[in-house]
Amino acid sequence: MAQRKAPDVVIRRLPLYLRVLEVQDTNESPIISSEQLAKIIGTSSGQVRKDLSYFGVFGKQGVGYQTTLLSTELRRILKLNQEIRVGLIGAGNLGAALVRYHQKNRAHQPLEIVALFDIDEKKVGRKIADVEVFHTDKLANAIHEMEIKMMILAFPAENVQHIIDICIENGVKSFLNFVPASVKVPEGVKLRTSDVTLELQGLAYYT
Amino acid sequence: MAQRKAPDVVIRRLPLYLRVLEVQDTNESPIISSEQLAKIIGTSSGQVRKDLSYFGVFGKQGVGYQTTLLSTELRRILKLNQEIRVGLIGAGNLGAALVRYHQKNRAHQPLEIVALFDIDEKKVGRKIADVEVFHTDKLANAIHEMEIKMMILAFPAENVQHIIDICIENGVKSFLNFVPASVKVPEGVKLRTSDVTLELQGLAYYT
DNA sequence: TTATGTGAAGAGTTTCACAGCA
DNA sequence: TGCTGTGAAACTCTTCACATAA
Repeated sequence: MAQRKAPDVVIRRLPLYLRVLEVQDTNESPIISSEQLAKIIGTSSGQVRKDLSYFGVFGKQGVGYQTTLLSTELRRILKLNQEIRVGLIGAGNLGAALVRYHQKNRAHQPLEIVALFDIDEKKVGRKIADVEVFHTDKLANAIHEMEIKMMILAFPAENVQHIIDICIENGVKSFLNFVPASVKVPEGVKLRTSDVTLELQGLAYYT
Repeated sequence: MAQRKAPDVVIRRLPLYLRVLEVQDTNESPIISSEQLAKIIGTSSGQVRKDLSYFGVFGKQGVGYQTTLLSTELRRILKLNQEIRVGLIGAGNLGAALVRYHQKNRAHQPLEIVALFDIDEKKVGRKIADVEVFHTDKLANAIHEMEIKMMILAFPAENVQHIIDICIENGVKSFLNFVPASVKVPEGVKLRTSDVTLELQGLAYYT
């Protein structure tokens, strides 16, 4: 099945596999089986193998997967073998927490947050966790110049669609959206929304 | 199809519908059609109707849905018509940002964050956005006494499973997890994970 | 003998299209 | 006439089970 177009659900699980592999001590366990991997993340060995089969053949029958080799392959598939320049709009509570968290975490390499944006003049020019805050007016230019390909949205829910449109016009290809509003992106652009309010309300059902 | 068990994907969309309804001015648009609702959130009218049909009959044929009535029904279905007591473990950057965000947002009613927990003695006794910080040692007791049914996890990735187990033993029914680690919950308990690292890595694929 | 890779079956979800009611 | 409610069809995703290779 190698090289058929992988569905989004599969793409979402790859980082999970990657994390398991990179936490493994490669000296102690240079080889891992789909069964071991599955157990750690709480899925089935069949699913692990099926997921990987979308991208090629990485294991040895009767043996398993070489951990370092598989993690290298996963990084290549996910395009995490090259620097990806990320911007973040909204230098408030959440925005600041996200940058700090990001900078602390080695697992985020090679995703690099290169600029923050805010409409508050008082914040412009400051640095948070070594990343400079620019005025949102400069968004279009900055995206171009810094070659920002991914944008994190963490500002209050006004004007979201307009801001997103500017980003897309200037070459942003994917968004991680924390803004609680319904927004649209065209074909070829990916948007994932993480809305705490909606998640909590959904969880209430199971209370 | 009314009263058949609704799948989780459907439950997840209900808060989305609810938000649209509650943003509507009920004087200007006392009635809304599945088509209008669908357009706003970017789905199909068929899906809206199908989703609602799991829970009963709420519309009038040839007319549409009465907005106030439908939002009341959705709140009832989601159990958002009664106070739900929520705890939050981890009073760091992210935890603090989450509480502040939560308190600011009227849409969060009747979900009430009643306690924060942290292992840092220096934080214990303080208040963040009017919510007191307790020591994590007191977790079991506090859950019992305050009748906490939902827990937000926002602490560094150590001991997560152990903490979750304590919560479950004491009656917590659902978790919103921001901890980047693989964890398991038994049947009957709901866990949703929001892992920024995994989301960003997954988005890289579309860059 | 062991664990992968993968068609085929099964389960779950979305879309379709139309009967039926206001 | 207009829009809901809903079976049935279409599609997507997961599980199964086995041929195959180390």
